[in-house]
Amino acid sequence: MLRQAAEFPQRIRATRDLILAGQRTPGPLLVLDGWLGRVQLFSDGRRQILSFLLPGDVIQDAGTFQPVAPSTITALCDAVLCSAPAPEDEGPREAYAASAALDEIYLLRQIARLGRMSAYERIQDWLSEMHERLLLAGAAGPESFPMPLTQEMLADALGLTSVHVNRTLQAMRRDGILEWRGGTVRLRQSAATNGARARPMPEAAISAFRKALLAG
Amino acid sequence: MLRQAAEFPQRIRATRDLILAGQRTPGPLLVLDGWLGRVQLFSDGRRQILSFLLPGDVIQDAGTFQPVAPSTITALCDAVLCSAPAPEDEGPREAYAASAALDEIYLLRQIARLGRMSAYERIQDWLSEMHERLLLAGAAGPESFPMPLTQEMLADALGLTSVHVNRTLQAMRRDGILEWRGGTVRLRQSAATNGARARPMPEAAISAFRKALLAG
DNA sequence: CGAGAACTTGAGCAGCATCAAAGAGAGTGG
DNA sequence: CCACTCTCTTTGATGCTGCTCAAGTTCTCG
Repeated sequence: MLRQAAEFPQRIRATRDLILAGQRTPGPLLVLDGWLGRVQLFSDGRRQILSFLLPGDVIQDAGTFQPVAPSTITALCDAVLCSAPAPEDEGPREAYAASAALDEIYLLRQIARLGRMSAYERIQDWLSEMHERLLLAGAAGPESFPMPLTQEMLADALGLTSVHVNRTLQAMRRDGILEWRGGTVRLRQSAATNGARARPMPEAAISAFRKALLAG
Repeated sequence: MLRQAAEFPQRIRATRDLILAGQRTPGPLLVLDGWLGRVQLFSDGRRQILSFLLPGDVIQDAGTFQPVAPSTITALCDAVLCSAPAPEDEGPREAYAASAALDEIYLLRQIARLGRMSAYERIQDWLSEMHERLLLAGAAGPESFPMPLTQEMLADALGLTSVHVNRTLQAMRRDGILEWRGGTVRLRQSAATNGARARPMPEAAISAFRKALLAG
């Protein structure tokens, strides 16, 4: 089914909105390539990226009930999507539930990150998460992964300014735990580094689904 | 069905954990009284309250799929729960989906709050949200609402220190927009105050469900 | 080669944290 | 009814983290 759906890819250019908050939601979509973000705009210009949608992620909006989209979804770089099979069918239903469960975990992690981590920790933790997720989707190597975002987007996701993100990245490079050149990131886990988190991750149970979904 | 389930209330005392992250989830629960919080603890003692569970809220964990709880749930004050009807039944299914949709909206709002609002704005916005939610649940008056939390809990939810929460609350009192005495809050919406947010709220479509759920 | 976007750098400041200690309630037991 | 204790709130002094403003510098791409 997935292979069939992928026959009709839909392209979207960077900075374009895919879905506007408050609009009726379209059917479920699958991200084939590129990164999108759920975004909240403030009337004074502030912007918060709420979560990321990476290749392999499904856009479904909460249990397929959602009458309207709870947030705007923007393409953070050029991206390719296709429509995903209807959740009514028996097979995919479990997959959708698993995907929703994962999404929730990432939202909770984002809250803990913004609420209780320093800038340095936020960037580290966020890069780790992106790497994990891309690995699950088969879109990253074990040592490095693609990073199509600008430092300003990173700032909008992590509740910082781009200036401070820049300085913090430099500190990480100086500490020898980060390389970021030409859209590719290599992050070393400085062992002592991440003692702060005690993360609940039912990933083992769930990753199987993601892989199946992506096999197509 | 709800009335029947409520025949067997389960009490839990403040500071006790109801569910531990990583544990198997029990069946869905309904909060009858008291406030609970989904909590993330850091190994160095930092704590982040990820979200709140108020009277009328359902604890179901993401589309009823979740194999294990994604976060610890703690009673923030003495609380009363009962088990909720199984989501397999045809009637409640839609109600569960609506509840999950609402939960997601509150998580997204919490992210925007932590990422891009000042301490003053966070407290204002959070108090507004609690008032709205309690109104939906019929657990608040139009002008004021009960607030059983300490300033330190508020700090843990909003990514601040209790000292700074205290000072900010005093500023709000000085500005005449807040009264908080004896566990009751009265918040004046200083019109100019909330221009910053452009919130997506499919509440109209959803509140009906909450009311129905609570009628019992 | 020019122009825009992205990244860097510096100086100065503000918001919020930290540390420490002093009130103010609220419940308990004598 | 009054210590007593515990938790919660309040206050002060001080300093770090991250923001603001402003100006380069490098990169990308047509």
